[in-house]
Amino acid sequence: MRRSRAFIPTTKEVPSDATLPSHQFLVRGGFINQQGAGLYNFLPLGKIVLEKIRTIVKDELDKADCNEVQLSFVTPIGLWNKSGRSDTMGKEMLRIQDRHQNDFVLSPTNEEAIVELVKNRVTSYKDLPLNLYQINTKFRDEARPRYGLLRGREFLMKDGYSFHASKEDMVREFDLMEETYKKIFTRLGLNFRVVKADSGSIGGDGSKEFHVLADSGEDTIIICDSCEYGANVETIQSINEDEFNELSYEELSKKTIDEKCSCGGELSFKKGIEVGHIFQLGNKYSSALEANFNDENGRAKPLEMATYGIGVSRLVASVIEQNHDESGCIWTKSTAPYLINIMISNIKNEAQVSLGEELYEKLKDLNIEVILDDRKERFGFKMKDAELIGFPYTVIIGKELVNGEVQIFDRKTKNKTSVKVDDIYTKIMELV
RNA sequence: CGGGGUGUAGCUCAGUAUGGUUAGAGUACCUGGUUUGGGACCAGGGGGCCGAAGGUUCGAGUCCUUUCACCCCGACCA
Repeated sequence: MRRSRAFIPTTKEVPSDATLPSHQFLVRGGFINQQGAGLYNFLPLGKIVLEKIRTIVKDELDKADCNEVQLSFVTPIGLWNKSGRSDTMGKEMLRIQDRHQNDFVLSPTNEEAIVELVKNRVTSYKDLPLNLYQINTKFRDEARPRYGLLRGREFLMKDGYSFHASKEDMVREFDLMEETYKKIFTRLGLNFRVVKADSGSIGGDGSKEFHVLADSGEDTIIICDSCEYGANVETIQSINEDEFNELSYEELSKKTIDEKCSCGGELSFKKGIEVGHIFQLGNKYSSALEANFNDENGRAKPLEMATYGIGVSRLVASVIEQNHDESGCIWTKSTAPYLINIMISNIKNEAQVSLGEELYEKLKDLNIEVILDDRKERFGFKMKDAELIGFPYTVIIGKELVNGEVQIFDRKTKNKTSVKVDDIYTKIMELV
């Protein structure tokens, strides 16, 4: 992409209604803009990041034999009456009427719909196990949407559902999904923890949350410094939750818990953003909606189920909450909208232009995600812009070209490395 | 859903206590020129039903009523 042809409306001014770094930088960098309370448009850069995350999620799920589907976003109210959630979820479900005054709901989640889908289609133990998922828009009419993409009303979420002939097999799949989620968040380049969550009436290890560690996280979690143990403070009855909610991130990090972890390590508190949740459902919905299968003896049993969620649009903001500085976004390699930004320092300098164009064409041919900053702007303006947006690397073609050199600017470290013009390609190939 | 606050240029905001020329600034944008390694400078220019509706008045951004929207704190939640 040529920057001169791109729609990337960046601004120097901070939008008045944005309080978190991710919200401010995503708006200032031209990734998103607000359409209404909890409603966001994704502009070209935001859309690219969203799609990159979606692709990684899909790739890992498909490798684990999950089947992608797409359920209708608008659902008849009858679906929700059967499970009782039209009452229990209350006003969080946005209800609409069609021209015949029939009531509908914009899907906040899809347990009912997915059970209706497999009911009477999955009828034998031979059809099991089965794991279906979708990456689709959800709508939850939050009492108070806030924090930009972290708590919108309309958001992109991956929701998955697995069906099994036995609890043992459901637990096996649950564990597989935990491993799959770890692969996903690792590929995204995130520092995260898996924690025990409040599993409500199910109990046991029936519910686990995946938290991206970040100052602005809404949840307080306890983690061990030497093993993988983690828990949401909501699950620990001896902890005074209110006390920890008032502490800053730094104060919280220093505070350790009196008891040691069972592995002997130190336990400490961190703030986390919940980006994933896996939950053993059992037969709650399959019983309510009478979704049965026949076992080896020909007896009808309700399907054993588990459900799995990943907040895809929330992840866009989470990457920035965890990776930013005073200048703007610092995307991880796998989430960056473009990996290489080629900056022509002075567009009136023919030598700079021709080298920039040549490099741009060559990298495009190699399928490297590259953008060429060919705008008629000054050096400082383009640098600030590149830092705000957060391209991992910017190749600066500028005043050192007369000495046969260009610089490679590393967004994360802000270091500039001089490279001989002849060595640019090999150097870039080392980076990507 | 309780409490608080804000709606004026694309954006950030003055102006409203005490009604009175043609509604302002910065920034962004357009034109010309000078610049070209950290959001540069000079000159000129365009851009507004002052959130909406009703009312009071000779006259309303400003006063009254109604309404809508958005933000913050709390409760709730991926």
